[in-house]
Amino acid sequence: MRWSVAFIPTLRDDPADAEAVSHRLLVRGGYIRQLMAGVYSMLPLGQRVRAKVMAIIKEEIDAIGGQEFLLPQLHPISIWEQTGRIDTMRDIIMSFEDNKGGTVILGPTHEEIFATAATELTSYKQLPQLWYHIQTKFRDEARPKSGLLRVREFTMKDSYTFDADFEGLNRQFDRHYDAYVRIFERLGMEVVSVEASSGAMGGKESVEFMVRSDVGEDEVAACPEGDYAANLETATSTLPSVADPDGPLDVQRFATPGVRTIADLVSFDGGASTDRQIKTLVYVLDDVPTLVLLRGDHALQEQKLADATRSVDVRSAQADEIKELLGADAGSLGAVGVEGIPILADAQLAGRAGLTTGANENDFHVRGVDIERDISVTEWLDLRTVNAGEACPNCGEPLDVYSAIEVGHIFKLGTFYAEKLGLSVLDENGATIPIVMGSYGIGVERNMAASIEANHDDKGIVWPLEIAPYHVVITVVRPDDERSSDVSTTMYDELRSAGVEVLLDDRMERPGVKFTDAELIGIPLRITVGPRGLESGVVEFALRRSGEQREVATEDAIAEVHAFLKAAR
RNA sequence: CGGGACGUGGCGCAGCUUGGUAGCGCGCAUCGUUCGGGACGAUGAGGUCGUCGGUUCAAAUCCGACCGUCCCGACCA
Repeated sequence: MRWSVAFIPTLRDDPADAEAVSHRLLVRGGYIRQLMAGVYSMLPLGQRVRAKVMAIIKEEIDAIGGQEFLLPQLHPISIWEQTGRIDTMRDIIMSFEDNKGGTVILGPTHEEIFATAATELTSYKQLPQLWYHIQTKFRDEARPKSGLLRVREFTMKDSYTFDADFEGLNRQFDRHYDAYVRIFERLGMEVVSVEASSGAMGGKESVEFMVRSDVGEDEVAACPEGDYAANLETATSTLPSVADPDGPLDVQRFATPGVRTIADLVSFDGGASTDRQIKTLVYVLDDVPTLVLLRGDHALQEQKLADATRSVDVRSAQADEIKELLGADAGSLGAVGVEGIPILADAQLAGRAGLTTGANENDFHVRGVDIERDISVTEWLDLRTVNAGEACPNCGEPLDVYSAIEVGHIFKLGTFYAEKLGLSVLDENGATIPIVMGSYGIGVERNMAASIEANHDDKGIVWPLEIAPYHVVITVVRPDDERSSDVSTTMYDELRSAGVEVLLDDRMERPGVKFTDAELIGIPLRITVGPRGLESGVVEFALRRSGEQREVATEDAIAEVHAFLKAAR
């Protein structure tokens, strides 16, 4: 493409309020433009990159036996009612009424629809299957942010596997895992795979692929030795045990005027250290008020609470609800003697005694609590949030906690959809067996952005060769110089006919403008053609990633480009 | 959904407190001089100041409602 006729509107100013580097660079480089909150137009450069990302994904999924489909974006609400996910995903589902008065959903994901297609499977002989498509998804996120990293309309490659048993599922899952690792490597990213919460997917086990980044919205707890990595939503650690008891062995009620927080009680005369207190939280789980107990210095992980109780709607109780339930305000709450309300306790409290907690009367606490003797715990669960520095559950090294971008997520769904939608085949004995499903997603545009987060410098984007919108840019220093024009045009034609994706910057701009634009948009190789070099029979190669610059004899330039491309692959 | 901010040529912003001719930088067009790391000069195009309503002789400016966008939090494959 000649730059002088291409539509590549680079900008000198950052978009207002853009936090993520990838967002700034994609906008300034003329890759994308925002249309509305969380909705972006792909400009020609952006679409070239997007197409290449999709091609890589397609190659790798085809390589493990995938068959490409294209399922609709418009779904009847009835299928979503059958699986119940119209409720569990209500907040993000976009829907509208069609002209006949029916409710139509803009698909946020396609488990239901692929499962519907899979109802045509009738025999174990047709299994296993690996089906996928690359399709637009709509999710009405309450707060889109960071450019392409969190949007409301995006493209996803989602694949689905159908097997006769869990062994088959495990094989397909492992193949996807390997394919995903290859995909992210080709996109120029270092990923860690972590165990994750399956959230609203209705699955049993899932693995997320994470790229470390300050603009990521997820948090990962990872062992520096590589022995463990998990989303903070599910992460665990090994904690030293606390020696008990330290206080009185019998329950004693005592006045604590003005004490409202864990910290207040630490400094209160006759109080207790944070690890000898019970923190009592009141949550409403799908409309059921529930007490949640944690060690005083531990924080609740709400996702663990939701997962463990299979709750959809998890919220902390309002002040008036708490008062009505326990007769006291937050700060004086406790579970001693409480009956008739589910009490969920974090496992770190098991076996503890000599503890202090609220007395369910403002300005009073109780000490000497033996949790198993004095509190009717309904269920012991892992509910706490892991902190950086705690010991790796596998090797004991201190864990790192850092933020990361979720670039892929793979799920073992099991038979959830088979049961809801009637997916089954006959086995070799003629018996009806449910189909075991897996699902595997990669967000295309998010991966474009994440790749930039991992591949940029202060001048702009540094694309990996495979997804760069063009491999080479020929910068013509003086397009009005006849020899420069001849040499650059000839080189451009030869490279194009050799299949090299090349951009010819023949704009009548000053050289500095063209150099900075080439660096901003991140083309891997720039060839500078100018009168000064041509005088001595050379052009100049400038490598975007290394910054290396060298002179190449004009007649060797084509061969040198091929050598560069070969080496960079 | 709770809290906060913003909305003025293509982009980034000032003007609003104290109502009276809409301004700056970048970009854009033409001409000239320049031009191997974001040039300079001259001339010029381009804006119903988010929308609707109110107050007023007069509203970008004051008041109200609505819409939109962003930020913090909640939520979220």
